[in-house]
Amino acid sequence: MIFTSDSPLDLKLTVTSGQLFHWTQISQDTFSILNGRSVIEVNQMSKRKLAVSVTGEGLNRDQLERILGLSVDRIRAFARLEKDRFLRDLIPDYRGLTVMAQSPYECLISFMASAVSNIPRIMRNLADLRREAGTPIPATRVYAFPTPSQITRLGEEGLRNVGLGYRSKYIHLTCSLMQERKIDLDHWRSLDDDKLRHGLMEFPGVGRKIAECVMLFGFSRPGAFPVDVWVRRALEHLKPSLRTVSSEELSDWGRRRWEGAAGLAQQILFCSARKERISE
DNA sequence: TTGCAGGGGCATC
DNA sequence: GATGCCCCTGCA
Repeated sequence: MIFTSDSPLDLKLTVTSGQLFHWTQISQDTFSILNGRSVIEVNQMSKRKLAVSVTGEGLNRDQLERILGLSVDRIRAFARLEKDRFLRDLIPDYRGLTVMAQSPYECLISFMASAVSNIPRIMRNLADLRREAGTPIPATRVYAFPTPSQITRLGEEGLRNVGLGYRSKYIHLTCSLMQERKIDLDHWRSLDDDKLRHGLMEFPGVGRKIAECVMLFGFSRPGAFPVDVWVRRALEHLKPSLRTVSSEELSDWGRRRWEGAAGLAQQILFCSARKERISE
């Protein structure tokens, strides 16, 4: 299936930007992305053109557009950010960035695994977790992300053996809770942002930062603004007076400033801070 | 070799 | 609201 975007799209930049953990690079311009029980192989054909094939569970065109982040008005979002004095100089390098969509549950557990870690380690831990506890997806060599009951069965010790460290307790507790109360995060899609954030933060091990990540990458809430050390550094670099502001207040600040483009702004700030390796 | 920071959250004060 | 701890890795 061929997808043509109305604005430039940089597949590699987007996939490697830290928003996704369940992927492998097949070749220079081709990535294999796990999403639920589907394995999506995406090839960048040209600046605005992607070739996509799906194995495992099938996905229709609309679903793929949503997953790949092509169904949002990126032209409008970038137009807004271009006018911002903090972001305008960064935009040219990141015009190809988009925010993809993941399963809310898988996104929640994945970002719980990311706390005080680093991307290579997170990806290794999660790949090991899938292999240890997940179900193989037929006709692929990929294991699906384990369900809450599969993780509960693996147990806290099993999670520790995967290398998840102190995060194991939280992930185990959260999965037990979801099982006990038969929680299906897909049913939370109708909640407004404040109720959704509040609900997510009820899970043990989920604070503001992870809740905002799940809102942005799992629930496609464009106004979510996760603040981690990199985003903080980027913001402090742009506006030194923000140095004394707490991370939660920065999250509110980003949302107020960029509204429906806050999530995209966060991705741009995150990527630029990491690229420049801003250290303080 | 050691020290430290890496996409946090929580209990305790 | 500040501080220490949680657990493990990669890197200087």
